[in-house]
Amino acid sequence: MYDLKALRENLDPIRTVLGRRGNDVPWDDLRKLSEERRTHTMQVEQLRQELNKGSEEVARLRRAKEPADEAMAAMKRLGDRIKDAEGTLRNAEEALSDVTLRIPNLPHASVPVGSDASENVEVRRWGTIPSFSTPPKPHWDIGEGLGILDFDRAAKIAGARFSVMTGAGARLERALINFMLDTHTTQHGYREVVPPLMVNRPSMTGTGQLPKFEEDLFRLKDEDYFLIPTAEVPLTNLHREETLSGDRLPLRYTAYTPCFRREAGSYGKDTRGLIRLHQFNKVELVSFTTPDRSYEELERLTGHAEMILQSLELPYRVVALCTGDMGFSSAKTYDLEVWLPSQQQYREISSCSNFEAFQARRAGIKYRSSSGGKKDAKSDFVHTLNGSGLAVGRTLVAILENFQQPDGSVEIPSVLRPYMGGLERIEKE
RNA sequence: GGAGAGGUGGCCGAGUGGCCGAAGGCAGCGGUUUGCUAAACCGCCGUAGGGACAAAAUCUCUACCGAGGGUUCAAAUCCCUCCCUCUCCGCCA
Repeated sequence: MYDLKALRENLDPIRTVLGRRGNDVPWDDLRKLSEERRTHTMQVEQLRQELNKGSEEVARLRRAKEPADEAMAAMKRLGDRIKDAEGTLRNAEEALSDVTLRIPNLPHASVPVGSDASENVEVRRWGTIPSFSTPPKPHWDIGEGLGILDFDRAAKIAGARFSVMTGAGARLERALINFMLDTHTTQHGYREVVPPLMVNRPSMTGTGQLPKFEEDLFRLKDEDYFLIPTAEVPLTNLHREETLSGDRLPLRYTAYTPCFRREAGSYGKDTRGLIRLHQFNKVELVSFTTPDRSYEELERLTGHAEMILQSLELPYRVVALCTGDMGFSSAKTYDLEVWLPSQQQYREISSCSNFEAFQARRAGIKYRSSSGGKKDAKSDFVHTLNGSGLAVGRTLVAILENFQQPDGSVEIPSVLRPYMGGLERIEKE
C-alpha cells in the first residue's frame, strides 16, 4: 500500500514505473476517488465544526437559564446532514482503499526490467553439478523405490497434491527442519517462533495476501480464519500495529511451519512428486529493519538461506527476479534455485524479498529512532523482509536426486547425519 | 458451552452526559539547583487525517478512551452487537 498523499501527487510516475505490474489497476478512477475522498473529508469536518460550536452554544444558554430550543432544533437538522455526509465519505473511503490495497509494490531501481521469468537475471552459481553414469531418476521414483514416499496413500487419505513420508523419509524431513532452525538460531541470530497456523483477515491484509489473492488461500468454513500459505504471515504480523524502538532493530525471526496453498490455476504443473503440494513444510526467515539498512539486510538474509544449501552441498544459483516476475508485495526478490538432476534444470527452493515499507504501511509497523520522546524522534515505517530458509520438501527432493546412487540408495549429506542418528545412507528396508 | 469481571495515553490509574484529548502518578526529554551522583523544583511530553504557508517552523480544524452501530443539541460516560483479556464451572489434547 502507498502513502495516500504520495500516491495522489505522484500518480503518473508510479503508474509508469509499475508498467505491466499495475495493468489491472483502474488508474483513472483512482485519481477521481482520491479527490472525492478529500472533498468529502473537508465537507464533513466543516459540518462537525459547526455542530461542535452549536453544542457549546446550547450548553452556554442552558447554564445561563436562557431558552435553547431553537438552537437545539437547528443542531438536530445539522446532525442529519452530517450523517448523510459521513455516509458519502465512508463510501468514498471504501472505494479508494479497495483500489489502493490492490496496487502492487514499486520495484526497486536495481530490479531488472522484464515481463516474465525468462527475463530474470542470474546473479551467481555455487557448487558442482553431479554427473551420472545412468540417467538420474526423479525423486518420486527414488522415494517410492526406497519405501519412504507414498503418494498413493496420500491421495487416498487427502487427495492430489498431498504427500506421505515414512520411515527414513519422515526422519530426513525432520532432520532438515532441525538442521535449518539450529543453523539460523545459533549461527545467524534469528529468534525461533512457533506461531499460529491460522490467522485472521487483518493479518492476511497486512502482508498483502488479501484482498487480491483470496482464491489462493484455504479458508475455514465457519470462522473467518485462513490457513497460512507461509510463516511470513504470522511472523510479520507479530508486530502489527506496534511501534518498535529503533535501537532494537533489526529484529530477526525464524519459524518452521507447514504451509497451505490452494494452487488454483496450477493444473497440470508439477503434478507428480513433492514439488507442488497443498501442504508443505518450510523454515522461514523474517526481518524488520530501518529503511537505510534494508538492502544490506536483503543480501545478508539471502546469504543465510544460501548457507543451508552450501552446508548440504547442493548446487544452486541465485536469480534476481525481473519486474514482471516479482510477487505483489515485493520491491526486490532473489530466488534461490537448486539443481534437480532428473529435470536437468534449476528449481526454486527459496525466495528472499525486501518489501520496504509496503507491508509495514498496511500492517502499521513503525519504529522510533533512538531513545526518548523528543520531537525529532519521529516515528516511521520499518522495512520488512523475508525469505525461505528453506522450503523443506523441495530440499528433500534435491537431496534424493543429487545424492542418489546407482544401487538406488541415497547418501545423506554429512551435516545431516547427526540428525539422522548417524545414518549415512538411506537404503531399501 | 455456562456464570461473572474488565478493556482509558509508553506504563499505572481517575473519570456515569457539556467546562474531558482526558486528573494524578511513574517512565522519558529540557532546564534550575549541585563539586559529582541523588534529591527537590519548573517546563515539555499521544496518534492519524485535513486546511493555511512556496516550504520548514508554526497556526488551525477534525477524528480517536477495544471495534462497529444507536440514543442525544452534545457520549470515555447511556443502549445494542461484536472482538479481546481475566476469574469460576463444564468439556477436552
